[in-house]
Amino acid sequence: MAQKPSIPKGTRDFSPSELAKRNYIFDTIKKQFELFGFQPIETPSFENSETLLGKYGDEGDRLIFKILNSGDFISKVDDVTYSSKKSSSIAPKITEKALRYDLTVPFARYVVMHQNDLDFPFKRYQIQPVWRADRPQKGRFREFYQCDADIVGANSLLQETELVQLYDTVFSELGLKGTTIKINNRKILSGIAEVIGAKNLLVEFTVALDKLDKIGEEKVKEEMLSKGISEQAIAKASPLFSMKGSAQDQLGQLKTLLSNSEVGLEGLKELNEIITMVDEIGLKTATLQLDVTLARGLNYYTGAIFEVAAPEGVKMGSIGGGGRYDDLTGIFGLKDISGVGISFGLDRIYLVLEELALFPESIDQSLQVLCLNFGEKEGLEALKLVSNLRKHGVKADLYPSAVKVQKQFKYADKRQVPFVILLGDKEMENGQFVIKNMKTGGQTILPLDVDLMDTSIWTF
RNA sequence: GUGGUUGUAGCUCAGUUGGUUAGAGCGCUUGAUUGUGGUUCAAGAGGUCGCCGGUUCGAACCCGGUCUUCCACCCCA
Repeated sequence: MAQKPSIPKGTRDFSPSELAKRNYIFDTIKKQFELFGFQPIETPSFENSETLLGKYGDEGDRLIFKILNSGDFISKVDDVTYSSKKSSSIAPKITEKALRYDLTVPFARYVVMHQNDLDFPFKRYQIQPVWRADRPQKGRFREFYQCDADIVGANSLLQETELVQLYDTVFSELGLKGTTIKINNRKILSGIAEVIGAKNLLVEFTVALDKLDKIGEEKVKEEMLSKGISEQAIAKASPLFSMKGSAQDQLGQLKTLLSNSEVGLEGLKELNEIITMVDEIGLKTATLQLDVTLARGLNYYTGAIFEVAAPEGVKMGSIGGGGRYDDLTGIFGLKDISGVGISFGLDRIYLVLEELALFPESIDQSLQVLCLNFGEKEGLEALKLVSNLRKHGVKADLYPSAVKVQKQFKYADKRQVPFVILLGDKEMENGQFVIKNMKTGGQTILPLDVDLMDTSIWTF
């Protein structure tokens, strides 16, 4: 019995037209990555569980897709564990592999494994799908692409500056004007936690603070209280809730707040340097904005933190994010290697470009010339023409069978082919062919030996 | 993982307190038009009403479950 076909929740098929648009984004990003000196690598779609687990927090672990072992895996679970019926105890015994959750951790693993072959500083880019067992929503899928660029083995803040520039360049190239690159520094957040006496609750503090623009000051304070942060601590941190104005103003305010925190002041200094450098270089269409509430969930960040927001008016989660992580490779045994990187969320960028109608019009043009088929002899002659066009880099095709001309024209129309060539027996006798412009409806007769690359024959 | 929402023709959607044969627009096929598409006209094809079960004389409609969609949380690109 035929079953109704379906695909898993949170996954998608891509049509030729969708893929053309996706590839346009990929190509733009890739081009800039390479212009900025990054080299591509790829890693397997699945890793050993131990490589991934514990790197993204408890919440992250829950969202990792685990792969069931092969063979008779149940029989290898001891009776006590099995009868406990606890997924958390049984899972490690029946799954040893998991699907890639992001590109950063596999990259860290890659750097450690290949440390002797790499030339540091190593700049790599990676464009591959990742998988998360999340509940799908708008702009949230279970399978989606990340486009990452990271630099390892370079401590200079020039890297951060360059990455801001990279964001700006890519979004400008895509015609997406008015993006906001938010920047913060983990050390500032640590400093604040230290100053207010909530050093051991740093993660809780930042996670709550991160929600400020979404749920408001009151709710944030409530959440902090419920997480065990004292009233006095929250009161001390209160200048954060109303921090406004230019980057320099904010930096000034923070300087007062953090005057007793060494880490905090260091974070301020870093932030100031980056902002000054970006200022000096200038951005094309993006705005760099200091946002002290920007935290980001991943706790491996230690320095700068980035997040990119779509232009105002577009309802979409962040379309990119990144930051500096001083000790990511430390987990895998390689100390004192600093990394900094950014990520582009391909699928969300797609949705934003679609919403703002920013894809180039010609992107759907999969075929530039279609040659109609009038029979065996004529078809062969037409194929010669088509071959000649292809040789010159023109996307050309011959309709495969000599069906009714009307049907062939309809096909050309649907494929949005701008030019149609007619080569029937009449034309063959005279050594000519007819070329028709599908947009204007005009057509003209040309000799078969005309120079097809002479652009003047394509304008009528 | 929590709470809600959605599913009817290829697509977008109607469908009366549960009652004969489930509709529209667009699209598709064919013809008007044996060498001219995008316009027009005519005809036609296409649906286990997401799936499983229950209530009922009778279910697209009511109830339960399940899958899917979208949304708010959690978290995140």
